[in-house]
Amino acid sequence: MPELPEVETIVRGLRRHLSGQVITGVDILWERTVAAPDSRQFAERLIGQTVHAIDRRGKYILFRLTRDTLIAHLRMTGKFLFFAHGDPITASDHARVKITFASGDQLVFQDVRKFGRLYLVAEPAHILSRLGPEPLDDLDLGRFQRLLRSHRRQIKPLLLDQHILAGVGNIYTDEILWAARIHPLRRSDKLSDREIACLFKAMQSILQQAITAGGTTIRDYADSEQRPGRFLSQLAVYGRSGEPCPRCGTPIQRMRVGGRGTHICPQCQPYNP
DNA sequence: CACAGCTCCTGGCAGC
DNA sequence: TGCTGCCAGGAGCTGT
Repeated sequence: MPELPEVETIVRGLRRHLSGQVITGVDILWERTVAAPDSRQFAERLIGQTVHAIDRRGKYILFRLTRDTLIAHLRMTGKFLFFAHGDPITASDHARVKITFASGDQLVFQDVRKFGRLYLVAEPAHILSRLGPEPLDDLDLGRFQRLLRSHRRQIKPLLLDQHILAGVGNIYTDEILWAARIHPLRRSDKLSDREIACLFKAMQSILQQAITAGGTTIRDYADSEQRPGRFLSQLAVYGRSGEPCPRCGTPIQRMRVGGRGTHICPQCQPYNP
């Protein structure tokens, strides 16, 4: 499940390969992957446009083209696979959209579970304006504190809410809360100044470390060159229920918070509302 | 406003 | 071995 560090890693790879390339062909293999406009217009409008830049906003990938912006959300299993001209095309039968460039290079959007979406828009703000701030770029401690205290919600679902904060998903939320020793059900407006400072520091350092490691590969995440992330071994709690807490040795517990699988150390993250 | 539950999807796995 | 059926989850949506 690509989150901010994985998407950032993917964007950096795509940037190296696609900057300056001209789109000459678009092949849509699964219609619903294209969210907007309709698939015929999507393909027609893309052809002839040049990739000028590639950016990230939250978990969205933004391809800045000549006239439009191609926006991609990978959701659970979406991947961009890059094939240089002449490379054997190893994409599986889960390819949903193929984009061909004048160079002969090819970009394949592959997505087993078909949740991923592509949008071609003239004005990206329609999609992006609903996103909260970037945790690594737009926030300081003061703003983060105001953000948490302006809602009365369980801290984990709040951190996962992309309208509040853009880019943090289920894996890193569990890691961040463990690092800050905060129980996922704690109310956001009842955290102390010290706890919020700790949470802020944990969030920035974990996201940054994960980017440095090229993200986390749980099942099948890989970057555009099909390399897995190296952060898995640094996960303290996610996917480790029953294993000892790296800090105190207490077995990691799995629970459900806001409908999501959640991993905590019951010793380090006590729940006292 | 907060939040539970539903939807979309498929591969992987537990259970028999 | 081979089947069934449940589960994972990001985000938008509805209902309470």
